[in-house]
Amino acid sequence: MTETIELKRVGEGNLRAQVYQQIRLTIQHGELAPGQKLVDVDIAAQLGISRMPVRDALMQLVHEGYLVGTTRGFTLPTLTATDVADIFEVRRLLEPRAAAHAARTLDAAGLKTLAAALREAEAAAAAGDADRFFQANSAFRNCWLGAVENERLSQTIARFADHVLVVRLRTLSHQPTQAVVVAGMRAIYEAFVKRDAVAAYDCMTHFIQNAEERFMKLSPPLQHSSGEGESMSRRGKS
Amino acid sequence: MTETIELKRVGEGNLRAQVYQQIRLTIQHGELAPGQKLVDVDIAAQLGISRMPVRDALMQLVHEGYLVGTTRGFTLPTLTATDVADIFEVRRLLEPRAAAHAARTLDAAGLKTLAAALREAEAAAAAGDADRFFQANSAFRNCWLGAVENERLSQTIARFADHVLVVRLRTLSHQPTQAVVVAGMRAIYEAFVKRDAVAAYDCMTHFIQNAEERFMKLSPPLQHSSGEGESMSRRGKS
DNA sequence: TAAGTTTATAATGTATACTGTTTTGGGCTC
DNA sequence: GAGCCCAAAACAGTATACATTATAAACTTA
Repeated sequence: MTETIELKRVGEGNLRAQVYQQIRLTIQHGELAPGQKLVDVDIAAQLGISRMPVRDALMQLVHEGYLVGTTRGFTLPTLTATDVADIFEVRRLLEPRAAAHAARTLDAAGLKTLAAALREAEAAAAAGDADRFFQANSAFRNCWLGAVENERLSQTIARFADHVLVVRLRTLSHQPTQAVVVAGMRAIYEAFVKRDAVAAYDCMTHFIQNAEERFMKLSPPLQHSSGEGESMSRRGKS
Repeated sequence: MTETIELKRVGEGNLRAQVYQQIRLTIQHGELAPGQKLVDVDIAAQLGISRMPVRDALMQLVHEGYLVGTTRGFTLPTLTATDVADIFEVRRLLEPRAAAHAARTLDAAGLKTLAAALREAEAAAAAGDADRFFQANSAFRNCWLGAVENERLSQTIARFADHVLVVRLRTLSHQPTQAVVVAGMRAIYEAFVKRDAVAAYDCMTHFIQNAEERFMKLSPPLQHSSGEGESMSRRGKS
């Protein structure tokens, strides 16, 4: 029951920042099981520090939507179909524009990184390695997002993309979906190479639409949460 | 120098939530001077509680972009022209769509509230009362945003709108600007009354564009922060 | 007098202890 | 055996004490 996730400190800034970074990376890598609970005192003991920095980090992750806090530890939020639809609506509005920006600002090094991530994704798809495909996908996105100069835009996108990441691990295991995703990535990449902002905008629009459709098709277990859903409810708040 | 802002506890949830709510409202009402610093221990003493809930609330506000934390207290962020432009780019992408949704979902009570806020804004503009105009403007926005069912969308908008609120207080003091804003509000309101989603979308697009133009025109003191701006930098982070 | 360096201080960062509340599990009763 | 009630544990919330750090002030020196 006590599946201890491995956390080690990374030397950057104060303890809270280090712990925050570590836990977020753990979540982003899909290394945190959906039902698993994080308890501040346990993590603190594991890292050899006090509760407070851990607690601060966990609360920050809750505020950013990465976790939900219950009276018995912190866990991943369980997204309803409505939640996923809401997230994708925001992504549909933001990501095409951001991609258009990236088409202008990506430098040679960035394009090279993107090419590598694309090849990695294709190789993973061919090998049927869902986890590798998942990582390549994240690397691809993080790279072009890093080239977007409007940091508020890129950070908002990154956050919402991360929120569906947990569910996406399931979707990306599906073979036909992988093919569609790879095709989308390649189209976006080529638009970037040509520095064609309009094409990047359109390709990204398509990409997001496809991703959402795949989600909705492959996720029947999620109920639709009509009205007062309890999926994202914080502790005692409205 | 020690301008003690008045804070009183409001009975809702735990101490952190109460303090958070209070400070955020203080900021949203423009009652916090730009240079003024908030110190957790001072606020704690004023409220008769310990530092920790106050500290948690302040840190949450930092994470949400309402404040910046230095080693000598928390203050309002000083936005550069680039910051404002970035915020408005996100708002341009999100708000028209949100307004279109509101046109569908606003009920009679909501429309009544909007009408009241609109009248209040017109009266304040006629009286030349900048502060009253500012409040009416916020009430108007909060009302229609509350009707948007996609809470992630509405909350993201609310947060970014709040970030420019501090600067907006200056802009809204300008008489010609008030006239333009009132006209925009009226157009949006009428689109809402007609339940015309397309019109609401277009009016909101216009409204945001106007707001941004006014900002850029009336804010020469803000430098453009080319490259490594220090305006939004957190403490020791990248 | 101005610039550089040291010291003092004011604030956050971290640790530990205590309190309150919810959940879970066990035992009692019907 | 099933349901209710009570008790104990497990956790977050809060309080207080101590450590650390960056800024500002003071002091020295060219």
